[in-house]
Amino acid sequence: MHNNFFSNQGVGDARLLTNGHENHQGKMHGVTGLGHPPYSQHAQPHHGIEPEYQDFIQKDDRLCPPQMPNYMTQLPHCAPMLQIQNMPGHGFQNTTLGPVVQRRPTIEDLVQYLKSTPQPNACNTNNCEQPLMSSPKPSQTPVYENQVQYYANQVSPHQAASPVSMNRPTSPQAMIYAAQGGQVMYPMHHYQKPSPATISTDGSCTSTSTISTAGSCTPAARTISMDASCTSTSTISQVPTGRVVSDDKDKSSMSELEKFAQDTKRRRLRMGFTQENVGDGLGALYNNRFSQTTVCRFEAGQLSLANMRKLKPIINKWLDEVESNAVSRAIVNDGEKLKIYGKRKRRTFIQAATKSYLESCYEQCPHPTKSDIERISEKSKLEYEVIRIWFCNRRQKSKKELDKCLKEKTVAFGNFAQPIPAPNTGNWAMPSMAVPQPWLLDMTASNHTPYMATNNQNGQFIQHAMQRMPPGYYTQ
DNA sequence: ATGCATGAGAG
DNA sequence: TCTCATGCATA
Repeated sequence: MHNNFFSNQGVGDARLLTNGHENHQGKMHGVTGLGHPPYSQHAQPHHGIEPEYQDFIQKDDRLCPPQMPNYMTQLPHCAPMLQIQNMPGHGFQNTTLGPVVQRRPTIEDLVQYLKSTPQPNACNTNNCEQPLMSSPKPSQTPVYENQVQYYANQVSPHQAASPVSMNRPTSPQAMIYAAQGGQVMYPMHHYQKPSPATISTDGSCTSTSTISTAGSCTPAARTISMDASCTSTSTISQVPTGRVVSDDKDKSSMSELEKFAQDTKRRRLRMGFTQENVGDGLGALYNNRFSQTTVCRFEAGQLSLANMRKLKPIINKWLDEVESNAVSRAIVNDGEKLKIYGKRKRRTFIQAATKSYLESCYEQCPHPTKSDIERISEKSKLEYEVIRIWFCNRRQKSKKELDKCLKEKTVAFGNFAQPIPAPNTGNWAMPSMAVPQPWLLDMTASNHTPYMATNNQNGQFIQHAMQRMPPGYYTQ
């Protein structure tokens, strides 16, 4: 919607982050008008929310004014994300409008950012290395796909090692910073050496390492290299099973995978096979059956990167086989007998109205607590488990959207090492910044005082929220 | 093609 | 408990 989504311009105005969000019904909801005074006590109507849910939302509005980013403020259990310390020269600063309330960026934020900002493709040098800059400066450097991806993997507070995200390479702040175009540099020990298997030696990228030492700057600092063409074409000789960590396996970039996926479809159709046939065929030949769903998602590039990488060699092998062997081609359907039918809960039909309500809840808080789910369950007249699963699936959907977005927007992938989260020390250590994660807090607990926004200076505001954090949440 | 559901693995 | 890979059922 706007290119300054995460830019300095307008930062500090948290409202920018919520305007214009469109739900899946195509209706606008939760739009917070810029004309309203900050932290108004008046509940705003929620357009796009069905009448039966209006009072519920409005009631929550009293606790969490709509001017705040709505998904963290409109429910009392969603405590505000506070900006404790600004990133030097960047990030989010206070304005005269009142305390800055910064929420932790979600996958949706990243998606929106990536959609709103064209990212240049760039490999400035022949050896896939970026020049090291002496100080972090915003520039037109591309988003580092694997950093964003890495962040995406870190989004769940339940997956994080600590409930506090420090301002370090993997923090949301660093991600946004990178997304803004800043060169993100970290101490050497933040990088793992790429394993030999990850080194690409294709013609366009002669470098044997994707991490380079920069001579002109602090020796300890290194920069991430990137190059769209610097992707390995190695394939897996062995069919992987189970989870695949994107390491030592197929290193195809998203664009390569997408190309292969489209190719798969072409090859399949040329032989007159259905997606089901492919799945069955994998079962027949390799005792490794997949459903039509999975084949479909593969062809559409709707699986996770790791998942795509995992399936690529298997499917490739099968295609090669059936293309060259009439006998193999003939036994495709034998794989069908490998189908496993278990007793399965009848699929719940969720009404459109309820869905839009759930969407609004998700927008407010993607990780509802137990009591949240109970509440939502009660309100929506759906089982607890149905709600829980719905949120799980919704999160998965978001991740897929992010993957898709990254696929379109970013450059080289996977050929450089992942940042290691800790320790964050040394010359290039990022300043620490405590970032409460609102959905960790169960503000519906009996001993909590309902969150009330204030117009005071941020000190009071922050303290108010900080008091809610368990000991050890804040470090300096 | 996609929504709800399952189960394995990890924290 | 969550995520992730996966699939039945259905739009």
